[in-house]
Amino acid sequence: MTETDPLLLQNFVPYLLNQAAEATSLDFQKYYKANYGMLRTEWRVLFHLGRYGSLTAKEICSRANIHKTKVSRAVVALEARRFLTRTEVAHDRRHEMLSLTPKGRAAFDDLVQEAKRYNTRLLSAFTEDERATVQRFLIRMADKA
Amino acid sequence: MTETDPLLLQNFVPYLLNQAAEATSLDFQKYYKANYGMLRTEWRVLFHLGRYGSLTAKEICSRANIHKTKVSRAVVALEARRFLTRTEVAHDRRHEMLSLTPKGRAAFDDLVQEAKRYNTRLLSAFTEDERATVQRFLIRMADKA
DNA sequence: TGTTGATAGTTACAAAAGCAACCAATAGCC
DNA sequence: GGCTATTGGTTGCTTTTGTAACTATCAACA
Repeated sequence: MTETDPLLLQNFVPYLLNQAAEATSLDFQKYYKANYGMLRTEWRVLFHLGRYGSLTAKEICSRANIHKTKVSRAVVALEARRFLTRTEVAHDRRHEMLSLTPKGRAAFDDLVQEAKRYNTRLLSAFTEDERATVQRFLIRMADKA
Repeated sequence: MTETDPLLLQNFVPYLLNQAAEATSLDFQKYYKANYGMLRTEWRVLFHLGRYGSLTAKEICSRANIHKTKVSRAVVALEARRFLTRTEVAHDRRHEMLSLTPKGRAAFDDLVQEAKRYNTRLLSAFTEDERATVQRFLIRMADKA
């Protein structure tokens, strides 16, 4: 991945990232779409609640880097299908605590298992060192592009 | 990036790829959007024509992994703004050869310069070895997720 | 030829994302 | 207290994407 001419798509980082992201996301999406009828944002919201406990919508926004309208709609959808519940916060009625229902928890547990399997498969051809390099790279790209 | 529990988002490849792809794409998009009013698909189509010469829409689809409806719409938009022209192919009137106009070529040249600068910046903190690892990784993810 | 099947590309409609305006509740400050 | 600004979240509208059906052209083989 040198910077010498001419620019090939194979060397252009945003392009490579997009191709890779799209391919893997679509692949994994098949699973949660088929089994839980979830959209990508919904799976992400579910994941955050499952992994980090009860959160407000705002906290999910900042942690997951998702716009509040997308989170709002995902929450509506997840609530409608009984994956999560909202509870008002006494001292500030603008907030709502979001938490998984048992059904949501079960879905989360299952999806995490599948995610791990999938992840392992994706990484199987790389050494621990290479994985570390890749992870560092991706985190840096995401951070400040 | 080990596979041991619990699954953290920092370890989940599709998530990392998405964050990185979105951040870098949006960043670069600012440039071609501001300067040429182009959408991402339009920039990609323009790039292919600039880099590989005249192509049919079909060829762009398969090379770039973009659905034909997206390409079709991008071509309409690029043609309307005089970045490319279509010419019928004599022996098979189903095809149309797409080629850049001088204006399209100029935009391509400029965008490639910018893309190179941007790419170089993205890669600046990594050694040649690390870049090779990352590239291999991304190509594999894109290929067979 | 003529019927059937594939291929290049477009169009029409539905799903999803992006953006801005909008409520309602709270905080800060006079 | 009362005015203004801020914050959490929702709604409505526009843009973009995804999907499927459609047109037109060509190929193949009876």
